[in-house]
Amino acid sequence: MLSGESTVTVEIVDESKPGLRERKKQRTHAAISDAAIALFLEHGFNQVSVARVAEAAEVSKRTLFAYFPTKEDLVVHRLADHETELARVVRDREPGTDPLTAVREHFLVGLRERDPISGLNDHPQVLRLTRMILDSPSLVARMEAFKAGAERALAEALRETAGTPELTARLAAVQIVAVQWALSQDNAHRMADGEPADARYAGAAADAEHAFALLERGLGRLTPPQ
Amino acid sequence: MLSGESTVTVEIVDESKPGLRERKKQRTHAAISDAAIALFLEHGFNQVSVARVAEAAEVSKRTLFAYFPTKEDLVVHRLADHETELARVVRDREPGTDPLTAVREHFLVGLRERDPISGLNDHPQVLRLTRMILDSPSLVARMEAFKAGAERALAEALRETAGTPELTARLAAVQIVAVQWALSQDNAHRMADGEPADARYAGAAADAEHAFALLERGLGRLTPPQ
DNA sequence: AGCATTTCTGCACTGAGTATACTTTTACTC
DNA sequence: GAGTAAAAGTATACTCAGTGCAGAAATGCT
Repeated sequence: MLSGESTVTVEIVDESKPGLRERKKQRTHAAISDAAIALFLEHGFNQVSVARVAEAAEVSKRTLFAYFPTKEDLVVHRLADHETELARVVRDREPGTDPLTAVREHFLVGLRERDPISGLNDHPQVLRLTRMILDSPSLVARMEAFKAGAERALAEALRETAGTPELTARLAAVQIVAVQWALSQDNAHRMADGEPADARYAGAAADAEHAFALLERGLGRLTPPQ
Repeated sequence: MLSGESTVTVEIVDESKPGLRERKKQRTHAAISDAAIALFLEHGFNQVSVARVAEAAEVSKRTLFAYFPTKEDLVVHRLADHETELARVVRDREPGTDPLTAVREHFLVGLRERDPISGLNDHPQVLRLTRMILDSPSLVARMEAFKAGAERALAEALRETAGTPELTARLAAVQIVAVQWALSQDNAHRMADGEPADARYAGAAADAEHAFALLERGLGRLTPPQ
């Protein structure tokens, strides 16, 4: 606290070679999270109290809340990275590539690789987690908050890297996020209903192409010419 | 309205000549809601406990929860109608009109009439309510749930009245809802920041036109040709 | 008026999250 | 390597949202 100059140094050192304190924190964090996921998967999110999670992780309830601000965070913190994923994809795209193209290609790669975030993954573990989330309203609500965060981040990326005007960037962002989310949701629901990922792949890819074409070329006339 | 006599009659009778029990229920419902809004506006949503609302409404806490399933519902039940508003607009559109056109015209009318739902209303009461909602995360989260409901209803309306295929209907619905919501949000935030509605009207209308054009004709290339 | 049904109430409870005051652990300095 | 400040963890007790239950009151029907 004395030398204000060393403050930065301390943090850098902490990150490059984590001290005992830091390592312990990470272990505790993981222990709590693991205990929570295990219990939630076994008994259901609403059927397990945070007190029980704390007990299983051999930590006081107060400490648990020092690591995770809410019960929902015990689950969704694992998805935190994905909140800025679309923004990252747009920023890191090949020069000259259109942002929408970059996002489409990224999503298609996700499908091909059965990335859980694309919804097209039927590994039992992933499936159980998906079902658990879809079954708990508070977790679903929390996912919506994620969407909002993703929208904000993507809008900023569009403004900064494509020079898209403020309003257009916001509008494009909400549309892109909404569409991609709808695609993932659809896949996830199908997996939860027992459809195998490999059997669904072709359809999922076709749907994605269709969805992105709609984004690019617009809804046009929704009523078929009579 | 039409005369759907037999089965419907019972409900119609109940509504046309409400008995004492029914009238009392409505009065209690209103009393609780009014007390809640008044207290929330004065002290803030999070600063007022449901127990205090129940006390002000001269009702037991248990009864309060019989009328409103959650604390948030004390506020958002007033918006319940708007959840299906877009779906209604699509269903009730002039024959031959494109759904998207109907929605655009409806939104523009909302702006012109300073409909609170369009965000373009700076009446002190509306403004205070808006600020209160925007200031309480749990209420904002609840509004997101509304969006989800609106999406579902709109998708169904598109499928049923425009023959839009399942997936396209869902995708169109999420895009339309997301865009309209973004427009409303933007207006509401400007009002909350003190911008007068009349001064904002022209800009809001232009933004809406731009947004719906984007919806209709697509995002195309977001990067300006270099 | 008498009786069944609905509604309301009081009370005690669970469970999430917070405040406080305290102990332990870690990191750093001399 | 002992001393010490800061960080992390704990125990306890609290607030508040929401529920379960058993009984009291109001209402509608005959």
